[in-house]
Amino acid sequence: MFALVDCNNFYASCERVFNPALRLRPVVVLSNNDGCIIARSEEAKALGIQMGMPEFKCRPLLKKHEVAVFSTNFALYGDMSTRVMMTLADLVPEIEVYSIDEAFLDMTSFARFDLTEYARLIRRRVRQHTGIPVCVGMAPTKTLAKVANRLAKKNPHYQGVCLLRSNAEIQAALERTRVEDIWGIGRQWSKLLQAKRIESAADLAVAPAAWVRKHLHIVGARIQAELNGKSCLPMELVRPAKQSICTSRSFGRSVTLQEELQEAVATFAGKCAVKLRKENSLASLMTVFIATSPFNDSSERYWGTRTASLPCPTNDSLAMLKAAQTMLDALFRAGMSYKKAGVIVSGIVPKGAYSPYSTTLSLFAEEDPASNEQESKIMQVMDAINQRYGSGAVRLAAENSESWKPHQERLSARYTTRWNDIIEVN
DNA sequence: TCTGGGGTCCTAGGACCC
DNA sequence: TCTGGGGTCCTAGGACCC
Repeated sequence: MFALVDCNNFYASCERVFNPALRLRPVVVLSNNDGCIIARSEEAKALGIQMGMPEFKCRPLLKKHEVAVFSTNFALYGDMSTRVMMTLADLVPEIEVYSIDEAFLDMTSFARFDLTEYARLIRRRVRQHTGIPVCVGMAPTKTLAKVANRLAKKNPHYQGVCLLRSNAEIQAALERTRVEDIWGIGRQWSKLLQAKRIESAADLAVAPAAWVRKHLHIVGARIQAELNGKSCLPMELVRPAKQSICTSRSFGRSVTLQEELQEAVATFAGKCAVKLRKENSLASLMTVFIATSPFNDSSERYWGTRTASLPCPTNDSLAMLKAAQTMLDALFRAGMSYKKAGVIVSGIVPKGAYSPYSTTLSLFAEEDPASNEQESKIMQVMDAINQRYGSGAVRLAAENSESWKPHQERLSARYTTRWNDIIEVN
């Protein structure tokens, strides 16, 4: 038996926890650069504000209804997420943190309890410890637990907890779920299914298995099996190491100068290096991309990307920055108005697995592997200082965000991670 | 004028190995 | 005249997730 705990309107709820006056107002949270709506309170949804809508397009509506609008405050949401997950882990030891606002719990060993009662306790406890409202869906497979959670969210009479156990309960739930609302069925597959008159989850459950396997591949076949109560997706208690790490941003204004782009790309490479070190991993490949606005006329559009292998697997900021600069030089085209850039690292190996003596060395690497030792110590010191005094306390000189800094005009305080932010509020 | 960021998995085809 | 079987790795493209 799986439970899926999902926070309600997570980002909007985080803003409300520290600003109780917002409980009476619709709340929305914007994407980076204050671009699109990415979270809405129930009241905001009721006003017809769509997910992913550009903010400038619904500005009149936001104003008319005095909607509270926030820039994305990832420091706050990330920390609140950790608190929610810690509370859950105290109540159910087998937990898979699935996303920033969701976790699967293995309820198998709770079979002798009243599951619905226990789920209510989970809700109360999370609310009490963090202020975040959650819903709980429970069923014999992860996909069905997702279905159950959705029902708990949509129908107030469940009071936030929906358990699907008997065949009759499961069948009724499947009939009330459209294919596009099933976990793993996106836009394209919905279209395909609807063309085949497969409209509800109940329809998909009984669709010809060979057809599903052929058109929706192994992924779709698993979804179908899960809808039929056959569990194919086990709990993943340990998060696997990341296979790729990406840092990218849209710019607050158009950037035309190569030097400004260099500062942006250096900053992203530096951030990728920090993320790699946090994972205790090394990257062997790096991709750099720069892009104009996709909304430009095609004559003014450019999407440049380049991938190169690093001289040897590394998480050293200096080495990564150097590689990124070289790639940017090859990509840069003068006369374009750039709106976005990013750095992606891949070919990731755990740090312990790599040693210059056990791995093939680059024929062309300029440095002797022994010199990496010292650089690695510099990075350790940098990370320690930034940990203690806040990220950005020390950085490489090439990292600079003055020219391209994204808009963040409605940022709330980092209530749970920065003393200074709280002092300013009071 | 203004339009997000960060991931995963699967498939198919080509190049290569013994 | 007859010309196999079993693999891996890489890439691009397409789908999906939050």
